[in-house]
Parts: sequence; structure tokens; C-alpha cells
Amino acid sequence: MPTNQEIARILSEIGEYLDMAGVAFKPRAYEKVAETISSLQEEVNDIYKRGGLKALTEIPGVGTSIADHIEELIKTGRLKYYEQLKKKTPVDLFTLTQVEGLGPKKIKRLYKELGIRNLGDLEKAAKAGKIGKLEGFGEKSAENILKGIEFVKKSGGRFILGYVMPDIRIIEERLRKLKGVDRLEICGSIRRRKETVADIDILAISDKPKPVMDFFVNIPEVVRVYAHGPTKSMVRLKIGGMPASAKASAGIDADLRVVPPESYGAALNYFTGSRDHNVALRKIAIQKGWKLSEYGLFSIAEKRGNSRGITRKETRIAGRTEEELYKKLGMDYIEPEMREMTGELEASKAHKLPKLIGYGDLKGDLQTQTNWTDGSATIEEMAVAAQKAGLEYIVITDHTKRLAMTHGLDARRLAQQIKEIDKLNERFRIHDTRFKILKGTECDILRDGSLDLPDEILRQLDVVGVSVHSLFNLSEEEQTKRIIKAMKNPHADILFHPTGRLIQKREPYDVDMEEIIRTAKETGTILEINAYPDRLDLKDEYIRKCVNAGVKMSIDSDAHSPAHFAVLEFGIAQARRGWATKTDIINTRPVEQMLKLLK
DNA sequence: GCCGTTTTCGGCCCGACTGTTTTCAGTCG
Repeated sequence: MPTNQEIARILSEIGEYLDMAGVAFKPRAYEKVAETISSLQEEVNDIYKRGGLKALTEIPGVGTSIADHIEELIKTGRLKYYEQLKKKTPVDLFTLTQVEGLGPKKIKRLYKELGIRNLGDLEKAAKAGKIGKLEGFGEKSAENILKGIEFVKKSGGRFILGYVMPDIRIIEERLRKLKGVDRLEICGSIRRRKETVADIDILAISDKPKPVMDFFVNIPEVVRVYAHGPTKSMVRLKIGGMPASAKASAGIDADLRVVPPESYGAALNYFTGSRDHNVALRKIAIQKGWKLSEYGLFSIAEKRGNSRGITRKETRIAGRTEEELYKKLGMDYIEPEMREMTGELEASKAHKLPKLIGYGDLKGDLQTQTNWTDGSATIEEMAVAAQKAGLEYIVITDHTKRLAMTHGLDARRLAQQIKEIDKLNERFRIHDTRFKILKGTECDILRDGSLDLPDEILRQLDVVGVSVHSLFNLSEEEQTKRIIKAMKNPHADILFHPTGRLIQKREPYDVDMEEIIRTAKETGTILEINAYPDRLDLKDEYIRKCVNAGVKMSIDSDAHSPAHFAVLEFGIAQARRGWATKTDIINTRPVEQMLKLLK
């Protein structure tokens, strides 16, 4: 049974083969449907099982031909049409197209004239000087291909946002301070605050773009310059990124575009994306008889000349700000985190967009660890750091005894910690701060769904978080049952990192999230949005389901050191991508009100 | 090959840069 990713890859390769053959329009149809399928929530397989060919054609971009292709793939595991194309040009398209500067047309010529089928062949030919001699290629192309090969070998492609953000901000500040730069913004998936990002898109306003460009391609982090023009430059940056990895050492690509002030909003919008969101906006503009580009929204007047045909006069009608642009198109402003074509255009037209939780809206943090278990700092140090980060309260949630490697707390040590926290709060009170340390736990959920600490001690805590740290491989049924039983414990207030995933490291465990969300609603259990950059667990799609179901959530740092409170912004970003408002998140409230929302 | 609240036929987002060219194709985002 082919997975969505496998189906998407085959369809996308068909698109590239058609492109190679010079076929018009079909390539884009295949590329587009491949993108849709690779980001589909439901398995295409299941859709087919449920409703056959007809259900397949209800997937956007799937018509009769592609539906037939998919059916053949599901039924036979093969696709004759694809195999025929592949036979004509039997190359490793997937890898070769990852080489910067190589597209279908060039790959075809390299195969026809030099017999190049894969990365190895390509490297050999380039080193042997064969590519430079090919008509239309030249020495420079050969050199670029070799550099491209190096990167493909080293890089996995995407970076975890929270790990690269600190370095990106340093570069951003340096460029912003540059003389001649009036405004500057990081756009693209970074502005949309995606979980992972592939590159850095930077937009600037300047009336002297040349010195800005020259500065940019010469900053010390630049290891390679792909393009250096008057309004657009592209480079590869070597930035630390944390944790240090092979990936980070390969560097990350950054583009800088400079536009005039009257185009800033349109450019900001265009370079922020998502691509699909932009395409949809341009179509709306066309329906109104206008044209939208990164330079603005234009009305078009056509004048018929006597013999010379038609002349077009374009008049800018919006583009200085994004707000103006959306308004002119008949819509409310859409926050960057929502620009993913998941219904934001419809909501915007109907003036029904939610007012998203803001980046300064958190008043507390409900999951923090200390040196009582696997954290690095004392309770007091964590409290002081949280206060500095602008919070009014934190919950200390050290691990429990089942997690032996962290010296998890048993009932006796937890009782000691409770006393310690009482003392500290007294001291804070004396020093006349309103900051409050709450007593809590990150209590392990055992195999059978019971909790790692007895009810007698849980009863004494302000906040009980429960979470899974073992037996990730249980069947979906067993895992779901286990977690639901824990949620039904009258003391279990919050389910921490509900799916257990680690981005780029560990898949989520098999769990029926629909069922978990229903149980949360039933039992009044809070679901956590864990802000730690490689967790971001819940995912945006589940956050949105919680919002729609009226299930409350918390945003927690899972801080293991004082510096970690900085990650809360990524949790807020995640919540915003799930369309959550301030009222959906319990720790936007002052401590007394927050506590009232718990069991 | 897909799609339709102006279209079931005739459209399909738009522009920048490079390299190898003498006016542009290919690639990228």
C-alpha cells in the first residue's frame, strides 16, 4: 500500500518528466497535486477504500486522469505511465533535482549527452571536465554543480526554527542597523513561524540598494554567493545553530531582496508566503481585473492604438502595507502564522478571523524542571529567571520515580519539595513581589494508565501534569486506553506533550488524538502545547481541533534551565498557527483564575 | 491535467538572476 509521500513523489516525478519533454501546463498540475497529497491529513489509501475513484477526485487537483493513476498505484503497487516515462530517461530525478541549478531540462541533456543517471555519475563527469565542454554549460556551471553536490551530500534540508532563530536574529539586527536600510524584515517560513525552516528570506527597503547588497554578500557568515544583483542576492550562511550537527555545519541559504517603500507591503506579503496563499491572493486580484506582484496591486487600463495594437497602463492601487493590500482585496488582515490555505481566506472575507493569542500574553509557565531531578538550576534560580522573562508564576514539575535516570521524585522527596516551595514563596512575599511558585509534578503514566505517585500526595499539589515516557511502541488501541485512563484520574490536570514526538528524531507514538481530545473535553483535562523547539507537541492541526471542540490548552516551556524560558515564544507561535485565542490558553490568566480552570 | 459565484473551453502567478548567449532559456522562489 503506497503512503501519501510515495504517491506524491511519483506524481511529482511525472511532472518533472513532462517538463523535460517540454509539455505545457501538465507539469504544474502534477507538481501541485503532489504537494497537496504530501500534506494531506488523511491517507489517500483510506480515502480510496472509503469512496473509490469518486472520493479521489474530491481531493483538490485530482481529476479523472490522476485519480486513475492513484487507483492503479493502490491496486497494483505500480504505475505504467510513470514507468514508461522513467524508461525513456532513467535517472535519479529525486536526488539530481536537489542540486542547486539543475532542473529537468538540464538533467535530460546531461543524460542524453553524457549518460549521467545519478549523483555519482554527475560528480565524475564534472571532475573529469566533461560538463564544462557541453554546449550551453561552461566552466562556471561545472563548478556550481560540484558545489551543489557537496551540499546535497551534507544537508538534510530543514532546520528546527527554535535552534536557528537566535543566530538569525543576530544577523537581522546587524543588517537592520546598516546605514541606508530603512526597514528590514525576515519573511518566509520564519515569519510564519513554521516548526522547521529551509532558508532565510530577508526583505529590506533602501534607496541605495547596492551598498546594502555588497554588505550582505560579504558578512563573515557567508560561505558562498549564488547570486549578487542590484535587488536580489542569494548566499549560503554558516551559522552555529544548536545543537551542533552535520546539518548546521553545511549552512543555511539566505536571500535578500530590496524593494522601494511603496512596494513594501506587497513584497512583505509575497515573500512571507505561503506560496499557495500568495497564488490564491493573485487569483483574487485577477478576478477583480487587477494584477498582484511583489511590487504592488495594480489596476490595468488597456488602450487600443491605431495600428500598433494594445498598450497597457498599470496604476498602483495598494502595496505600501499588508493591511492596505488585504483591505483592497476585500479582506481583513491575516496574521502570517495563518497563511497556510487552511480556510484563512474564507474567514477573512467573512470577517470571522479569530483574534490570536499575542506574543506577550503568557502570565505563567506550567512545566519546569529543577536540579531536584534533571534540570540544571535550583527552584529559586528558575523562579528568578521566570520573573525576568516577564512571568507572574511558574509550576515546578519535576519527574517522578519511574523515570529513574532523572532521579525522579517519590512521595517522600516530593513532600520535602512542597515544604521548600512554601519557604521560598514566603521569602518572595517578604520581598514584596507578587511572583508565585506553584507545586506540581510531571507524573509518569505507567503501562496500565495508573500514575506513578499515590493520590494522597497528588492531592497536595497545585498542578498535576501527567505524561508518557516509556513504552512508545504500544498499539494505538493500548496507548490510547492507557492515556485516557490517566486523564480520568481526578487529580490529573494537564496531559503534557500529548503525542511524544521529537521533530526530526522520533515519530509520535500511535495514539488516537480524536479520542484524546474528546476525553479532554469530557474530563476537563488540559492538553499541553509544549514550547520546546523540537517538541511543539501538540501540532497545529490538533490545536485547531481543540479550539473547535472547546478544549482548553496550556503553553509550557518544559524549561530545564533558566535560559529555556525563551522558548515560550515558539509555543505561542504554535498556538497561533492552530488559530488559538487568548481564552483557549489557560496560562494567559492570572494565577488564581488559572487554578480555577483545573480539576 | 485541472478547474469554474463572470468560463464545461480556454485559461493556468509573476519576476529576478545566471550563464552562455548576442536576445534568451533555465532555474528558483
